[in-house]
Amino acid sequence: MRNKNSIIRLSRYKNALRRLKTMGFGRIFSDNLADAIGVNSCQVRKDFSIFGISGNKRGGYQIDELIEHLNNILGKNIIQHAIIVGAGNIGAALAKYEGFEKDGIRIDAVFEADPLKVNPRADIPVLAADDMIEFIQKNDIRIGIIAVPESAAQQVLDLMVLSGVKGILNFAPIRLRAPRECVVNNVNLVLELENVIYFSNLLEKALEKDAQEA
Amino acid sequence: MRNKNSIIRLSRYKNALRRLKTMGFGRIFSDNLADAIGVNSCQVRKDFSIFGISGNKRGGYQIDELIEHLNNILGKNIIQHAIIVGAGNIGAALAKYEGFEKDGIRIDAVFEADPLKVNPRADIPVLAADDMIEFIQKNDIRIGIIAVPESAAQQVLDLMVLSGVKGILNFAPIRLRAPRECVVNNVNLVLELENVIYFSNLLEKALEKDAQEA
DNA sequence: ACCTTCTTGTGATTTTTTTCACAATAATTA
DNA sequence: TAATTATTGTGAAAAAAATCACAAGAAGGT
Ligand SMILES: NC(=O)c1ccc[n+]([C@@H]2O[C@H](COP(=O)([O-])OP(=O)(O)OC[C@H]3O[C@@H](n4cnc5c(N)ncnc54)[C@H](O)[C@@H]3O)[C@@H](O)[C@H]2O)c1
Ligand SMILES: NC(=O)c1ccc[n+]([C@@H]2O[C@H](COP(=O)([O-])OP(=O)(O)OC[C@H]3O[C@@H](n4cnc5c(N)ncnc54)[C@H](O)[C@@H]3O)[C@@H](O)[C@H]2O)c1
Repeated sequence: MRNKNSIIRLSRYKNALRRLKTMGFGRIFSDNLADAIGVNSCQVRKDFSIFGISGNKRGGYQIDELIEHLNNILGKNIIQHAIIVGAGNIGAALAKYEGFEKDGIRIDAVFEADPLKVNPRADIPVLAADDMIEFIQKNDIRIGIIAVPESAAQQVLDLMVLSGVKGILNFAPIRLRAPRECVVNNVNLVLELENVIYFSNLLEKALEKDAQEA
Repeated sequence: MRNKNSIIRLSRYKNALRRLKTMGFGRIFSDNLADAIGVNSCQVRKDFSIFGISGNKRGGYQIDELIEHLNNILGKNIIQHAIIVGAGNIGAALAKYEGFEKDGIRIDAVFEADPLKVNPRADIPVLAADDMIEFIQKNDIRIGIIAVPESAAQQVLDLMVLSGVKGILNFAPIRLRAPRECVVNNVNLVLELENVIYFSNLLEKALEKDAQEA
């Protein structure tokens, strides 16, 4: 698919714009915005161009309009409902995170296999894993977050898909198989750290070499 | 930089290989490995080619050799030491995660500004934020994980860099400025979810259209 | 020993993404 | 009102990434 990377940048722009807005800006130019998320200004303009967002020549972009427009594109003009499966370390941390709600994503419930962890009275209710299918169907949930051990992840995905979930964010460090009609995005924190390790080593070597040559 | 994406795939290969090994495989072909991480087989061979990894024509790759080789490239032949800053929801979840240790990454300590959360006796000690600089320097820590609120993140980064940290994984949803000699990798979970939302909406629309046309 | 089959390794090609570069035009100044 | 300046919007160019395609070589069969 074309322009896959643009989408993630649109979210970044939106983020930065909100911050810029609270800082008192009302309008913004492509180069400020570029700077805020660490790309160059024609990237910003190109991204906007692709999605039909336009500004004013010499006047930049109206922040409010821009955020509105971005939310529309990203499907965030309405609140998105999601569930988490697995009330362990990461699942519980995500459930407590207020950043999702701020961004129009509501976590409606957490599902957990261990009866000791079930707690329907919690702020975000922790329900029995067996009730997941029904809950998804009744509440028309489209988005699921997988925070169970590797060994249970595929099974959870299958149940989610069966119940009608269309998009999944998976924290288990394993590739899950999903049918074509369900999007899966993987977050693998070990991988992210390994990446940091590799590039910091590489950089260090490069800088040492530079120093020798100078 | 060239071949940036290859690196993250190398980590994925390593992951998959470990799994394949526990499943009893001793050798592996490029297409199995490709399948395991969801790319196509020439991508695997190309990645290996770039980093000088070679196998046997018609014999595939020896898994043990391959893992060893990948660890060398990724700088994972020795244990990597890291710290976490911020013992909140996400920081605490990361500290408890055993996946890092399994992958040769040791979390030596967590640093926290709130005295009530400090606990030097914990499995992974939670120390006072003020002791961070000294700890990093004494223990020659190169890798840091930022799990503090947005408002404190830049300051924490600056202190880390000052103390000698060369690579940072940042969970705060904000772009941090770092000097050239320090690598920063951002994990933004809201962004990841928004991406899922966007693409699942897109896919649904596309499928509806297909259905109408058919 | 020779043929067949399978799989690697990589140059060539294609596709995707990013960056350049500049015409178009709106705001500002003189 | 005309000249100047700043900024957008986008085709063209460059760079990066993924895929193709096939020669070369090993393993196994006959
Ligand atoms: N904790 C982290 O920081 C971290 C980091 C990266 C990746 N991960 C990954 O996230 C996943 C969860 O990690 P964790 O540390 O939270 O583990 P955890 O063991 O603390 O939590 C997993 C939870 O899932 C529950 N569970 C198991 N099977 C279930 C099922 N079928 N339905 C519902 N609930 C079920 C368990 O009872 C448990 O409460 C793992 O795959 C792990 O590799 C975790
Ligand atoms: N919890 C999540 O699931 C989640 C998800 C995505 C992103 N994040 C991001 O991760 C960061 C932490 O989130 P959280 O939910 O864990 O928040 P939290 O408030 O639970 O934890 C933050 C911790 O950092 C500590 N702290 C503050 N300033 C500090 C400093 N200068 N030095 C050391 N410690 C300091 C606080 O005392 C607190 O314990 C935030 O930036 C958040 O946006 C969290």
